[in-house]
Amino acid sequence: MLTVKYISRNRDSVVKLLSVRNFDAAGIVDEIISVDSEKRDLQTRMESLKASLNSKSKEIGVLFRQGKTGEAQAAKEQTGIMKEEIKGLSAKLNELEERLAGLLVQLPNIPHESVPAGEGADDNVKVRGGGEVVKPAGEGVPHWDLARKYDIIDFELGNKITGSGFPLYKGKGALMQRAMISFFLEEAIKAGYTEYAPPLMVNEDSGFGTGQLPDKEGQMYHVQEDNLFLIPTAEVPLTNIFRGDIINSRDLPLKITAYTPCFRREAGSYGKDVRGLNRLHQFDKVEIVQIQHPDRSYESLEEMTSYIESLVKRLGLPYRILLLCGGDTGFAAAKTYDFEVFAAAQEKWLEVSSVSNFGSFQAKRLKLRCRDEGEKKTMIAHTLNGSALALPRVLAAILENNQTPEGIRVPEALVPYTGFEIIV
RNA sequence: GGAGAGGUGGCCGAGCGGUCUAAGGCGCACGCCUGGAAAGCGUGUAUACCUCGAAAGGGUAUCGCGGGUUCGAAUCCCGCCUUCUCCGCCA
Repeated sequence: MLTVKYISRNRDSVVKLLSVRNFDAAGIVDEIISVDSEKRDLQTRMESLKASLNSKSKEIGVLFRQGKTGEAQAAKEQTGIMKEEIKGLSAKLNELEERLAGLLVQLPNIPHESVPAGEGADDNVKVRGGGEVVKPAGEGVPHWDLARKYDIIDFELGNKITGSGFPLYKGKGALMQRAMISFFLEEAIKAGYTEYAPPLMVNEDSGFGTGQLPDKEGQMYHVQEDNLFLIPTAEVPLTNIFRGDIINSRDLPLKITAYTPCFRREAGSYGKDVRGLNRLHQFDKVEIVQIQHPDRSYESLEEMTSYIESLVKRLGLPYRILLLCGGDTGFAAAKTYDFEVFAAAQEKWLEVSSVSNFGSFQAKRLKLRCRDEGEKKTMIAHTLNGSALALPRVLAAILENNQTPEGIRVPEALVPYTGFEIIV
């Protein structure tokens, strides 16, 4: 969420920068500015009225204590009119505040100046890549067939138990999951992240804090009876740990990580894209989160990107890093890099990580602030997060790229965690 | 799920209709004292918003959250959340 102050002071540049997203903000921005000025005008009037009511009340108290009940009664009469007027102003003020809040949540984050304009995936910019994109030995079997052949994932049974998009991992398939989780967590800890095991359901406040609510509740499973949401990513509980906090700048950045299952309703999924592990309703992911000083968040974004790159490299997967264009950058993000690995049999790039700097957008909603040593004023902190990594597509790429006539070769980095080198 | 007791500043803790502008203590910061430190003494120590301003200042709100009563609410009433104790259920 952008602050009204920022919008008012930078009206033209806000509109211009949001156009990088193909978002026409002019109407909303102007309405925000006018509603805000009306609101402040009203607030000033109401507060001065309240001030005189408060002092009048104090006088009445003094009169009563002095036993001058007559005078006190007379003074009480005067307060009636003031109270009515305050009531009216306050109702109007509430209405304006709600309108303002409703307008503010409609504005997406302002993209960083380095974000290219563009409408969709085609306009994303490749930053760099690595690894050899080669056709695997043999016929290049897609991972869903390999999963069946080696009996490590059962999609039909998952379907039977729950529904499509809920695979059942079995034997070495389940172990591969566990190995990846351990590997990713251990690496994150080595990189200075503190591990958490957060709740998998969150309340409305948390959903609002990170930007899933309002409007995007469609992507989350909702437990109606308790009004809780299954997390679509660990980003939600992890970032909300710090909701409402004021952090001493010397303690920044806060670096935290967690493994969690993630649940996504993914309303608009169809076709080949959802075959096998490509897109699921439930999947496992290790997430990294940073809370950073506003002056240093873009350094953190690069640092996180390099860290994620190191993971992909160690898995030996061909990868590319994309800088998302304005149109493809998520609502709450200011700048996002996507990581894709190449799945040799499908001959497709699969997104395995997305790392974003949200700037002050989430922190504003979270009331997450920091304060420099010796300063009185607080600043809105910056939040960042990234997948490190999402498991299913990594597994898909490993299966497809590492297939050999003898079996599936396990990446060396994972062997200490799996205890086997090949899936036969 | 049932019964009872609580939720007050960074922390502990008093207050239970009007000098609450929230006592007192701890912690923290600065100053005095000291060769240096401790102790002692003094001063200060929340957040958001509004207004005017270079700053200082002034105003409003916040005692778990949301409503209500009242000229006036930390204090009274209603709803919710949450913590603890006991009971029930349970991996």
